[in-house]
Amino acid sequence: MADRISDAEHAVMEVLWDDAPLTAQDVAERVDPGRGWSANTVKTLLGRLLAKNAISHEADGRRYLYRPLVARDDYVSGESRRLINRLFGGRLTPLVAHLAERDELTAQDIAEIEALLKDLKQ
Amino acid sequence: MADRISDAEHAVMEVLWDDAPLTAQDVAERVDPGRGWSANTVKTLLGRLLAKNAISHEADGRRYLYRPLVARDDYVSGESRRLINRLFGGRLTPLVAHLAERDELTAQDIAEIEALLKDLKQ
DNA sequence: TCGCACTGTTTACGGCCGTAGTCAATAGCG
DNA sequence: CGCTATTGACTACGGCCGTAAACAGTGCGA
Repeated sequence: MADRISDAEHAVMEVLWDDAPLTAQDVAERVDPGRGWSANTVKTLLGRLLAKNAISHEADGRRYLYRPLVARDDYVSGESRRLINRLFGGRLTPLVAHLAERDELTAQDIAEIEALLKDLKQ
Repeated sequence: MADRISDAEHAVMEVLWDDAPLTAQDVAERVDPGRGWSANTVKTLLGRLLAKNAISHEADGRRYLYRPLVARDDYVSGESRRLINRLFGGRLTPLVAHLAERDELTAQDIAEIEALLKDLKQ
């Protein structure tokens, strides 16, 4: 079922995860302006997301209201897993180690994650 | 310059990161058998990677020897950054928190990362 | 020396993606 | 009641991707 969501489609999903249901026009207005999309482009993407069963729509007079079917958390988990499996043998530690080695972690990041993990252990 | 490396191309890169330089035949033999690729497919992918400047080749008599131009670490960093930026506001902590919330971290993961972070702080 | 086997190059082709124009229906305005 | 503005559906099109067959050059064995 749930086909893969493309990059452009993901931008539309973010809008609907933030607030739903919305009309196509609402989505077009709220989608990242950096993309510079025409309203038609957004409508096409909504159509493709419908076909992929990533969103649903219900009639509201002459227009439709769109809402997400896949939860953001599920999408995020899927994408994260995919990356971690593909590049780090499925384990999180090597990812953290990699970023650390490349100095991509700030002292604040480290402190935050430590606190988080401590919490996890109770 | 460095164009985006596709998924299938990445499988070829992994072979060359593991050992280089290699002939096209070597690559075809070592690439993940799960893909079930014909030798021709591998040759096409090598050609595309050349066009993208992700690998180089040097003549070796009748054939070429291929070797990576982009370092695995650079590729891995780029992909990781892309995901973290796209889904977690550019910060690693929310990614860890997300996986933790979804019970995707084992006790071992947690211990490993804690040890890693402790080390980082001296 | 001749043909074959091997290697790289070119071409193919359906599918998804990004981007958007065109078409058809229709509801509300004048 | 007829026209226009809105809205969704259909069509388009070039590009990348996955997958691979067809083709062409050439060194080696017979």
